[in-house]
Amino acid sequence: MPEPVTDYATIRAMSRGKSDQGGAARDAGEQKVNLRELAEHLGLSVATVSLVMNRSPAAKSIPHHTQARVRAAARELNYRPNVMARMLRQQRSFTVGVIVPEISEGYAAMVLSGVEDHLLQEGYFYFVVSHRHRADLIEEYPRLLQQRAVEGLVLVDTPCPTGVPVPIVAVSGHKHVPGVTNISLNHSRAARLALDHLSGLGHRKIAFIKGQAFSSDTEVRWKAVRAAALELNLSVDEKLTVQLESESPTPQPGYDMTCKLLKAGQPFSALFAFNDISALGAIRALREAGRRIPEDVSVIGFDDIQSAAYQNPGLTTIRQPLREMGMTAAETLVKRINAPKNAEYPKNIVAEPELIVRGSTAAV
Amino acid sequence: MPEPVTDYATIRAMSRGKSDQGGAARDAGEQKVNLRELAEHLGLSVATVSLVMNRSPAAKSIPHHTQARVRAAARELNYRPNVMARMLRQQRSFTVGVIVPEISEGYAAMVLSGVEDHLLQEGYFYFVVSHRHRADLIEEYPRLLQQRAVEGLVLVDTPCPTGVPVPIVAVSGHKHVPGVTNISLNHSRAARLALDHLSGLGHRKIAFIKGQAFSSDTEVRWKAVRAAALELNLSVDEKLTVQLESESPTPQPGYDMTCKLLKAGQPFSALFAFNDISALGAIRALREAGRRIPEDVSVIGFDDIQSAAYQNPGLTTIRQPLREMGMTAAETLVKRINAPKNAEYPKNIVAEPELIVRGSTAAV
DNA sequence: CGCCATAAGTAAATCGATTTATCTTGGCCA
DNA sequence: TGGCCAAGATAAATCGATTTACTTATGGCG
Repeated sequence: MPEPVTDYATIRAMSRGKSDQGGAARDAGEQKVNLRELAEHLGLSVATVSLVMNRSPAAKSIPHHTQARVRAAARELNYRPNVMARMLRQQRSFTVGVIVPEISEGYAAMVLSGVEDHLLQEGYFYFVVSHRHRADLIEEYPRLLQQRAVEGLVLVDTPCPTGVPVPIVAVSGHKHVPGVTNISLNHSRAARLALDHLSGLGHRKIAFIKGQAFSSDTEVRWKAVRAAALELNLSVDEKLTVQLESESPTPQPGYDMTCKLLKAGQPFSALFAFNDISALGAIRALREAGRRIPEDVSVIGFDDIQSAAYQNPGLTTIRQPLREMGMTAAETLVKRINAPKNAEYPKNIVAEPELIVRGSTAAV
Repeated sequence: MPEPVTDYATIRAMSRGKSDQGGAARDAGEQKVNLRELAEHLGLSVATVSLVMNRSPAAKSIPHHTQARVRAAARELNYRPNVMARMLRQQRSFTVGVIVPEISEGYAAMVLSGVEDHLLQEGYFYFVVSHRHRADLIEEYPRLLQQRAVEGLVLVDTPCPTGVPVPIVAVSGHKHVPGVTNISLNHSRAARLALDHLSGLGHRKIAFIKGQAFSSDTEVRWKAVRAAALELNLSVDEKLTVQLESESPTPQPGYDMTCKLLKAGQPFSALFAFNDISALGAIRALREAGRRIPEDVSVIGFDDIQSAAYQNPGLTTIRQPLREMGMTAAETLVKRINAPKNAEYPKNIVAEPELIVRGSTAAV
């Protein structure tokens, strides 16, 4: 890669400021009022007030005019129920945990965005943790979150923990694990879309970049690619196949593997990358080797991350509906949380990919 | 923009799977054991066990051998204190809230990554919410988080709420608000770095893309740019200045404004964009107009988001140490949370930018 | 011997809301 | 007049840990 950041003197400069004085000016005026105080103010018991505030069915015997009085006072005194107390009593936290490999990477961030959308609507909040592929963290975080009383877990491209007593929804999970709902892409269709496209453009010699071994999509997708190639009568050449290795979330691994591919010397007119990030690395490697995109080599990526559309040329890719997958994950999780203990639940939900044709692919 | 995603039939396809049976197979064996049960098991009182487990100074009179017995039993029974109960009693949640404009955008995600790093180390978790520039959400989320008992707030490029009784740290905040620590970039230096670079390459006619009005960095940075230009004896031409308008987190606004710039017909040899995202849009617009980068026009961005390094050519930019800023935000917030109520606190912490030279700038 | 200090530990209040079982009052009917 | 019901509300238990203020032995010391 021509411009690794480390080639520059990247001083991690972070001058701690001159802390120009200080002073606690925060008070906000509105000091907390609790249920007891509100009840006293009203001359009622806490029980009554609580029933009214929660619109409990048991409050039906409380006359409308009293209810109105209670609500007015609550508004006036700015009463906010203490979540911690309510959680403790109800044994519910209205919180779920989300485990991702790395939050600053487009894939996870897109899914999170969908998850958030739905969860907040339903009155849930979520904790995010990123394990950065460290085995100990992958092991520890589910426990840690459980201790934090999360009512469910969303896993994004993360192996399933065992022995977690809350519902789990795994985005791009494939293993059938009891208690887990998998949300996965229709990889057969995805592979078919990509290879149909390349094959339709006349490409026969296609190189492949497989995903890292730790990525849960790698194996399934690779199988789908081979099946699709078979159907389309395309050969999958061992010598045109490389596998990502480093766990860096940058295009670097894609760059490295494409260099390796080029060094091998086997000719190819198209390249199908495991994801957009590695496709970017591949494009760079190809350019450095003097190949033009798409005139000499067509490149197709996977995921359709935001920056795919803004490359030069725009990156042709297989889009995963990540935001929607996140929303579905959240929706499914909330449903499962609120379902009776032994209810049935979906084991697998399939999302459909789309081919997004941009400028990085062209006819042979 | 040549390839807006909406030009394609983007079917939001998301087939809900055939829910292949279900069945609650989760049980995990390890049912919860609480303090009382643990104490009973040990033949001790809950008080004793609690003191031991918390390594409270009051436990100094409890002999080592008893302590060991308690801890062994806790491990054996897999005792986990109930956070909700502990929170309620201690009136502490060990949770902070993070408010960002949009989580799926590189800027916020980088900051979050730093925030997470430090917070988890300190035993805190965090809730994230993204307001997507909706005024009602900007207003509501701080309250919502407060109700969730967060002990502090990190704001990322988000206006400060008033009347929040917890410490706040604002990343790229500039207003002096009581109770708030701002973490901001040294914009003077940033502007100076960029203009020095361009000027050093011989550029005199420089176009500028200002940030959206809602971005908290816009004004400060623009002032810094003009000051630096003055020092360097560069003119800032009104006709070469445009301002981003749309709130889309894509390069689209940058593309649009660059088109406008080109239409105006005023010649320029370099362009300084408000951020990397808009720089990408600008590059595309310039290319479509037949200008080569960097031969005809040098482009410099701001932020150094991940994909900046992987553009073609690589994007020259002013790097903000976003991860570090996130870490500092978390560190400062935790310190403030644990400081005595009326303690002093830093009002402003300054981060230092760096010039990252890549291929998008060249001599005239 | 008497008294205090220390060791070892415990009882009970507390955090704030939820919720079930219970209580009082008045009205109505037989 | 007694009995019963409904309306209107409440007392008290509960969730599970923390923490202060106590209790009871035991040993040491003057």
